Amino acid sequence: MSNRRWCPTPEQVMVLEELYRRGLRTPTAHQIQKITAHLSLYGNIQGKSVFYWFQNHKARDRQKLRNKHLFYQTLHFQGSSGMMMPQTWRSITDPPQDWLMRSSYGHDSVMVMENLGPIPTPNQPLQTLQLFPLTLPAAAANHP
Amino acid sequence: MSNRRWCPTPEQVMVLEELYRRGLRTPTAHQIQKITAHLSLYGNIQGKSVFYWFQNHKARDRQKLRNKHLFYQTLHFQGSSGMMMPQTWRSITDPPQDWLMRSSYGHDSVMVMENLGPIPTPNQPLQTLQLFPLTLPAAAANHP
DNA sequence: CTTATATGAATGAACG
DNA sequence: CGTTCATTCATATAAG
Repeated sequence: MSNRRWCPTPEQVMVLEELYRRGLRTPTAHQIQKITAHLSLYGNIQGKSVFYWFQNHKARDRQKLRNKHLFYQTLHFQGSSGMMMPQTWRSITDPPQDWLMRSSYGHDSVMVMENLGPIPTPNQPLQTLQLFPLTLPAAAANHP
Repeated sequence: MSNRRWCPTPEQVMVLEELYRRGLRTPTAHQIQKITAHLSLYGNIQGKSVFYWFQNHKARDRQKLRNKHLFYQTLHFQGSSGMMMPQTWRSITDPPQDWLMRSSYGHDSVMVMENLGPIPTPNQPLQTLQLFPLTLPAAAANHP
């Protein structure tokens, strides 16, 4: 038996579904611990399996709802005269976030964006790591 | 198909992991620039992918460590019952990634202390969900 | 056995 | 930075 994947027993699934039915969606680490401990009575299980189970269950619930809404919207779209903008689109007209990044440490924040220019490089000796000797400046030595 | 998401090539992953292994955690904009330039040799990639890669890798490393600590706390906390031996934990070699999950929400904090003894019944709300009355602390009250 | 589906696992992207 | 969401990959199981 390849142990690459957790195979939940029916009892385990029933317990998890009951918890989900009662409103649990994103259990804390503590809750996951306890759930895992209990489910261990019915078979081998790891905490991460509980974590993934809730993640997946919630995500697929949402997905089902999304598809259902899309379906109704499609129906409505056929019968209406007005054009409908796809509401589920996240990116097209909406700049997601300027994924701005800062320099390595808390002080000295250099906000830059994609396709950046030269950037005068404030203080970091980053000539290392330059097209791969793959050497790091001081990160390997220590961290603040 | 949808190119909404960066699909890293094995070479790209190897390079990124090597950099991480050498201690790089939060690359500067300049470093990201150079890394991106190099990784472009192996496939399309944007700077923000490199940025996110390090963010995620670091975060999940820390999650793993945090949960490890939490696990040991729990062993001490649950004390003498001897339940839940680390069969989930074998070695640092085999498991692809030991489990990850969130740690705190609201007031159910983690309290990463070094060594705490038996803890004579703290008034934490983590007593809920304890071997199944299956009661949920506050999950039933919300509706996301 | 082959194909289709359900779902565990993983991770890129982004939020608060 | 920790957390959360969406999408994808991988595989156990069901259907044909």
